[in-house]
Amino acid sequence: MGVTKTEIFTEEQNQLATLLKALAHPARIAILQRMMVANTCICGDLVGELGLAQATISQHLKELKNAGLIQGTIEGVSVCYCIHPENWKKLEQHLSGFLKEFKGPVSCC
Amino acid sequence: MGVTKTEIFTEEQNQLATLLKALAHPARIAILQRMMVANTCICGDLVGELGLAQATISQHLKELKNAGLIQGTIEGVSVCYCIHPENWKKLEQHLSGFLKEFKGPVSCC
DNA sequence: TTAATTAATCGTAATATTGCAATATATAGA
DNA sequence: TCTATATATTGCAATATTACGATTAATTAA
Repeated sequence: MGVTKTEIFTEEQNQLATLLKALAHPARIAILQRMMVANTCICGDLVGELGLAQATISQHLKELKNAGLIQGTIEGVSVCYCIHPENWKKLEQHLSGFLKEFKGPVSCC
Repeated sequence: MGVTKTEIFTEEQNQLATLLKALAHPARIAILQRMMVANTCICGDLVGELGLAQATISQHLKELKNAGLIQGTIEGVSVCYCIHPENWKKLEQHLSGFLKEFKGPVSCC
């Protein structure tokens, strides 16, 4: 199949899974780190700095954008990308909310 | 292709991506939430509570176990699963370290 | 207008993931 | 031992993901 049965899960579970999936690739992590560390917009320097083809990076950027994690602005002939601040904050909250549900080790295992 | 070029990324980026991939499915999120909320071991009640076949759930449990996120103990005829406390803590640190690299909105976008 | 530059999209090949039925394995109890 | 119960594994079909070359679209500069 290869198709996830989203209908049997809550909206929240599906949303979190979608966000995590967008993050779950080393290239996309590398792209996001670069944007965060640079603390400025990244305009095209990604190609050549990561060892991936232009089409591949464009595809990863699209996925990050679809997930709402980054935003892009056309800057002349190139495009500037940076973290989407509000959504990044939401991601942090959503994720930490999920991780914090764990209340410490249990007795039985 | 469908194969990730792990060799061009850092060990850290690959590790984080692997962990996130293990989390990035609504069924696995649901399983983990159940374990966290129950705050006790889950022994087989998962099948039937989620709307997935036994084989499918077993597969998801295996993935979570491979990622080190849960641990299982044989309890007679059934198996008890719970969150792996140390690794869960590591995940929290790893993830929050990553998310905190973002230093707030930039001027250019 | 034309040429150069940059990024997006298309098409495709290779591989991975999801889900399940069927089967195998392992343990407890009769 | 035999049976029932619980979980793991196998094999398979459908779909998704990753990567890239080729092409297209959009903008700037000449």
